[in-house]
Amino acid sequence: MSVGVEWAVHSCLNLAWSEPEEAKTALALAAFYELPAAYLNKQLQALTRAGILTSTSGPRGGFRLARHPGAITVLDIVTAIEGVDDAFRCTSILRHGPGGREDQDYSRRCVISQTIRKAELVWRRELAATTLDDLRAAVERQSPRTPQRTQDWFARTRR
Amino acid sequence: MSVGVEWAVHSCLNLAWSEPEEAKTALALAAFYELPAAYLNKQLQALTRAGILTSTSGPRGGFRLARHPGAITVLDIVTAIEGVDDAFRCTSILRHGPGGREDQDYSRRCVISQTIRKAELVWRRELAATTLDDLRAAVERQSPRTPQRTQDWFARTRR
DNA sequence: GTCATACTACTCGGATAAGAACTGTCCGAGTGGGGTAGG
DNA sequence: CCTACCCCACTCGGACAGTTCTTATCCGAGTAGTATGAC
Repeated sequence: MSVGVEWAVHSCLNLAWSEPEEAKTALALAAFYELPAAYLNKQLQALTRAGILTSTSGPRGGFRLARHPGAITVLDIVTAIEGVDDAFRCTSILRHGPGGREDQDYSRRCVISQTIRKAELVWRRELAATTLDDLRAAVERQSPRTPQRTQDWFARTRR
Repeated sequence: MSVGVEWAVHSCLNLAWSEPEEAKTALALAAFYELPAAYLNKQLQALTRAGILTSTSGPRGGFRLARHPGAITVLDIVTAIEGVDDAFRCTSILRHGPGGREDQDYSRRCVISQTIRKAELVWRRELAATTLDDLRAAVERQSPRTPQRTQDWFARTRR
């Protein structure tokens, strides 16, 4: 899995702690964790294409959450960066085995494919069960001062 | 995930259907699904290093299951090919954020890391719940003639 | 006929390349705001 | 003083390299079986 996933979730969380109408630039979001700005920008673009963020160009532009933090799951972010394809690719090798038929869809029928795809399903379900709001609440339980500190940092940095 | 995982599980299943003391060569296992033999050999080497298979060189050599099919899980095979590392790498970017401490282990403390690693845990647990014996039983329920057909094919091919 | 020996074919194992994906960088298109000049 | 226009700095977006991982291939080390010859 790309490191971009980690960056993306952290950045989305930072966006969740700011005023919804105030956009944050890729440069500011990258500086927060000392990340390469141009590359983080690439990840934010992917999030924008996926409809998780909205972007505006020009002065006072940047990225904002496209919807309420409670409506954005960790799975949304992961699939935005990694793509929607399963990690396991069933190439239907049973087709080329003895007694295999070319016209059969072995990715559905193959027991091995079923097993691994079921595992990916529970993985997906687990990630879909956590929203940005859940993450925010969990962080605030652990470090209550994080929201304020984050807002202060961005306020200081913008000038 | 590598395609090698798919090849490895299918090949292990074929080994489970043969006499335990009879070794199968990488060439034969590859020919069964028309796979590139040298590359499949590489995957079988990984399974051998992981202690899932045993290998013997020379004439009448090849690969055999190192233990009973009921004692080999799908997770064993996946980690043998893919490595034991998690797919998600927490690089502890919180360390470089404001208020971050260099000496803290954020991969344990970070809520985001916890969430994604928990998802990987259930994925792992799911794969660990299925053994080669389970797969064999499931296939035989679906296509009862598969074991016989597989054995016949290898018997015909060896000469 | 039996045994020891050398040879040969076979198989794994790791070293070696080609290709793809991830990681990282750079510059151009478009935008909004502010400055400036005219009324 | 107010307004309209123009210029400029700012930001995203996609095009462009460097590096690592996946995919694929090849040849050498070691082994077991077999043929051969001596006893």
